[in-house]
Amino acid sequence: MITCVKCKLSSSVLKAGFVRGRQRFLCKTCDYHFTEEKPAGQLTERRRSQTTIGDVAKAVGVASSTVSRALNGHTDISPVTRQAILDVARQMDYHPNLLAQSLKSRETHTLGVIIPDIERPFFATVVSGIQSVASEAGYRVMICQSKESYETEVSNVQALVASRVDGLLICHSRETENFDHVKPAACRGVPVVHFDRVSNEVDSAKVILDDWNGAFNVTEHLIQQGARRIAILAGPESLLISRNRLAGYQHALKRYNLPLRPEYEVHIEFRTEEAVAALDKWLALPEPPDAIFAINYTNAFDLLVALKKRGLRVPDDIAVVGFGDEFMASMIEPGLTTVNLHPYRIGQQAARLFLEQVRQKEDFQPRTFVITGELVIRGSSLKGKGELFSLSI
Amino acid sequence: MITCVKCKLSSSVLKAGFVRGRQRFLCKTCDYHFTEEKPAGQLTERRRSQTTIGDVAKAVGVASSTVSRALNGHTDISPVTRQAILDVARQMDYHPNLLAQSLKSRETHTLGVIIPDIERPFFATVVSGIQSVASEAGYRVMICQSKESYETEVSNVQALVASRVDGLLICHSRETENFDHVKPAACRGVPVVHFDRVSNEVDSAKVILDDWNGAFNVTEHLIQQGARRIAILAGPESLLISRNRLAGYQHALKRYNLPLRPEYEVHIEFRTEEAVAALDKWLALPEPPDAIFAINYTNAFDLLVALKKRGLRVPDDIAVVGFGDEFMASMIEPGLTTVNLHPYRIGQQAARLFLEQVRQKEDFQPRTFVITGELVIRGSSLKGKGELFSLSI
DNA sequence: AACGATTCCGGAAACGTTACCGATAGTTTT
DNA sequence: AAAACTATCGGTAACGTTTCCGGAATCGTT
Repeated sequence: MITCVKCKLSSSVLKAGFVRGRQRFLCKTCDYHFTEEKPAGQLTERRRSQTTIGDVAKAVGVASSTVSRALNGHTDISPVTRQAILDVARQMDYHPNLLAQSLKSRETHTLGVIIPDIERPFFATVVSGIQSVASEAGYRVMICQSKESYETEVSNVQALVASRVDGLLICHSRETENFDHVKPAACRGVPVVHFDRVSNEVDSAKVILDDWNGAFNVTEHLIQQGARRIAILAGPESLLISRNRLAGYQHALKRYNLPLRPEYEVHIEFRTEEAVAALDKWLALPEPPDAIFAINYTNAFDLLVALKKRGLRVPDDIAVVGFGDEFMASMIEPGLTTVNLHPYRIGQQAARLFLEQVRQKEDFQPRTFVITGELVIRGSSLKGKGELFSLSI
Repeated sequence: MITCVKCKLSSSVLKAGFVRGRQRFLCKTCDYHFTEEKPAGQLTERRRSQTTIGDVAKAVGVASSTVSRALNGHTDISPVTRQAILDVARQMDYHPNLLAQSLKSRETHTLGVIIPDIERPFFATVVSGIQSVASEAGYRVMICQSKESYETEVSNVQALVASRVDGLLICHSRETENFDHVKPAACRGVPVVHFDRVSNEVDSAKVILDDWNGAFNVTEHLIQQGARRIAILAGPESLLISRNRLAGYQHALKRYNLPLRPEYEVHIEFRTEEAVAALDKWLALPEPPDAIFAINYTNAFDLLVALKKRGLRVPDDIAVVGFGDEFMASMIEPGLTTVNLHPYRIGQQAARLFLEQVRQKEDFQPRTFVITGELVIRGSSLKGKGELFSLSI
């Protein structure tokens, strides 16, 4: 027999349909609807929850707002109460719920980082640099990989923004040509810092590396080692870094009155076969190069291997220089002369620019930070024998 | 003249002290306290907030619970209302607040990963594997580096647990000997998956690699190439992987009736100088080795460089094999024979074990997954000339 | 008609925290 | 001793969701 939960009468109770699998009733006298008790097969499934600020408050016998004040070092609290709360909190193993705090404060203390590929040493080191600065400042880091896909990059940005990261540090994918997804409107106010592959379409803080100067320096070094016929293994012409490095190379040649030979400039997509093919083309020339500048470190290794197979000596027959990746360059013999791009510093600087932006808020003026690479000379370019080349200007 | 905010009288208003820099008043007739208006120098600082579910509800003219139902594909809603809400939501650029959702649902859809160092190719690839599976399942990944420090590792665990990650994937630091911080009590119910460097103290899911078999295979390969005097450059005896790889090496020798020579077993801390010193010690022996197994890929490269400098040919004079790091091993000439540890698979498997644990909840039985390395034969061990060695058992 | 079923929607209570503001009791000033 | 002040503390409303559950309208069935 069903009784109304209000008037306790059972006489005027009518059935009133089903809702979510349970019988509903209507008491005519009370004009009140209600449903039958829950099946409650298993006993109430205790909420296996953490101790909250309320639990501590109850234990101490104060209001939760007081506990909050005690925990956050607020002023409006007496030393004795504070200490009592702190003791109980520790004893109850209380830990604040960062989610609730973030919901309230609108800050997650989390940084989103988007890179093409974490497996590339350059980016791994950048991430490491970012993390060193970020964790110092109390920020956690969430990492996404675009895998050089524009679509993935966009969805990464959206996911990070949806997670309410406090900032977005991004290096665009190779595919990316549209930058709407990192504009303020799309990011809903989340500060964005670009590094390495940047976009001038967006008015954001940027950290870039000085490709032009790096390429100039490494080319100049080859010239000073006695090289006169310097070839360059450049990347896709669409890539900004490729254009800049080529320009630096060309400028060095001009500076030292060496001719720019079109047959010495080859653009590839960084594939090994392409690098080897370019080398063979060069070797077949009436005047083969006596030095090669590979703007990508992988291709530099490709060249070293191919040269060895063809019985040519490095650097005596042909010197080789690369760009980036310190570790691997130092591990082989002869060591590969490269430009250290300081990826760790790039990461650190990007994170610092973010922190600056957070602290200055609207006053922040986006600025671009240039990291200059450092020429690291190793065996692959040290001709040694070479007559010293004197500046002829 | 101050008037009471309730009775509008100014006669019975008394001053009543200062609070947080503002004058307080007390109306005697109302017995009501109040403070003077806020300085309000700047106009109310509009809360630069996102559109919420409430905003959409207001715009459509329904309750926020209805909007929630529409957005989440709930049943209790009419198609027309749902569509109207969806349209307005899109138009108002509504995005759900994941923080609020997480607070409610107690799920963050975030995975915490702790590794010693992201710059090491092995770990970078593991992370990549983790991410591939995680993002497929809708999880974001938060990465921390312990930098081989126990303290940092502990604080990383605490930070991730405090962020309410749904799971913790960890590879312990080299220093770690106490594992209390990854026990269920310390992690407050967050599922933990170990990979690579695991602890048997904790009853958790694990992914380990079969060091023993890998070492056995690579040693067997050397024997089959005709090597008879095989030295091993092992790591610290305290390290589990070092002991396992040594055991696999020893077993292979025994299996093929080769003597275990103590002078051929050297333990180092993976430093380059140590590797070179070990090599020189071996070369000075009356019977120097004809093959060396370096259990760490870095040391394998050290050996290659040192051998080259000493005018010895690889593999003809001495064969060299390493362990791990596919990329670099394949880049050099001769290529380095190694065991591919499949770090990507390790990461994938760790993430899968986590997902399994989440889905099965209490029913989950922790289990250990063993990833077997794959022998990748390259030039550094292919003696070629060697008479074929026939199994003599 | 009277009862029952179905459908759809609103209100309110969580989730855990912090900020605001009013309310006391006790202390000092006039 | 009234008036003014200080030091503490409690209550409540947010933050943005989701989940209950009751209310009301509509439709079908005896």
